[in-house]
Amino acid sequence: MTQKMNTEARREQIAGAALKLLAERGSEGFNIADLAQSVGLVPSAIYRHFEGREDVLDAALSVFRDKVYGLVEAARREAGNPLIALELLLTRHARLIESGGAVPHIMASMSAPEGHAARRAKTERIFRGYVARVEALVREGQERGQIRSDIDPTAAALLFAGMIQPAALLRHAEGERFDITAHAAQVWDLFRRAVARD
Amino acid sequence: MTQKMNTEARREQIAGAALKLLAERGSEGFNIADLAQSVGLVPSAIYRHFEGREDVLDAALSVFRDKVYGLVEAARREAGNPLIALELLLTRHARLIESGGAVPHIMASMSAPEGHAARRAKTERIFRGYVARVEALVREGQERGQIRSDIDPTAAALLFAGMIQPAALLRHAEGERFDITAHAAQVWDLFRRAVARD
DNA sequence: TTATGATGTGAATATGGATTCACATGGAGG
DNA sequence: CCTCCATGTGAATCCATATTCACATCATAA
Repeated sequence: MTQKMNTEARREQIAGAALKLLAERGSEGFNIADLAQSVGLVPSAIYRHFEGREDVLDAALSVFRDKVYGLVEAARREAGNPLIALELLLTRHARLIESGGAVPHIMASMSAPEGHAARRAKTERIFRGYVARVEALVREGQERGQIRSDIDPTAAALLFAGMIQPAALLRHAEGERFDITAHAAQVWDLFRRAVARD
Repeated sequence: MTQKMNTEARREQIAGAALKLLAERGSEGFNIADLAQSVGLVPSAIYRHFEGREDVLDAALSVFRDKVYGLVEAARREAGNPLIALELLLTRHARLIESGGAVPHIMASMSAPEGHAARRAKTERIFRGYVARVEALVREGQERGQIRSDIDPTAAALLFAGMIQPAALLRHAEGERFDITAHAAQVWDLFRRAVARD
């Protein structure tokens, strides 16, 4: 029998594994059997730790949220100023996608109008939170005079949020041939030119 | 009994209805029963015109492709120059989203790594085709001197493609409160500043 | 007008996946 | 060292959908 673990540790392990599967296959392709297998359990065992499928997805979303918000905060902390923070953030998103983290896929897949209303609502909340954080960076950039002040921070934040999304799609389609990191650098130039003061 | 139709007309009708459902609910929520109902048929009747679910989705994708490509071509045709064409295209995307056309959702939902490989491949092909068309507009803009020539057309096209996507998400989350058209105008300003020659 | 094949129907059937349940077992506290 | 409960297991069961099938009916063309 698989080693027993206390439920808290198991929950985390399972939620993490679920997020990984979600990134690989989207919510449609996500199923309990594969999830169980990926943590070395039998399907029914999942129900010792979660109410059901939706509960698992909810937990995975929480992990996702912490990861993404953490990315923003780390970028802000490590960069000397908001503009650099944004650039750093973009780079890291790119790297994440490259390594299979598939952030955009998760957002898209989970927020699609299909699933449980609660799940969708949570995804949207997460997205709004993300945008709000980027927006805060933009505002700070404006206060410091790095970013033009006639720009609507929300618009800029949404533009930023959209920068890697299509690239992730292409990356998926073209595989290794498409260099996301290089692409990120190029769109960053564009973004910078759009928002930077002079 | 529901009025009989020859299969070609029925196929088109069904494919169109399928696309609409897809836009509303994503591929996960899409099912034959609802599709049949939406065209006033009984589920089994669908199989008179399609091999099965995947075949329906494939047909819906074709409709989608024609619609989207048509949008690009119409914009190019109606606008005097490539830059205006891009602006027009953006505006129309916004309007489409506003009226429930949910382009980004369809792309995301259909291309998610979940489904049938063939379906995914087709979605990606469609996306690449779209990007290629936008890219062509960018190149033309460069030739005419409207767009800076040191810009990578692919990067610009992908940036463009990503401009409305996040907005669609927000729109979904915040409902009517979020004005996509206004947002489109603002990101357009940003995009223009990023790519336009001086 | 009628015969015929294409379309539509409702009732099975098939299938995949989630969920439940009775039972097994290991590990932490006594 | 024992006990007992949380955790793990495998075999049902349930359920939602896709799909099939035998039968009904309409459209049309000779």
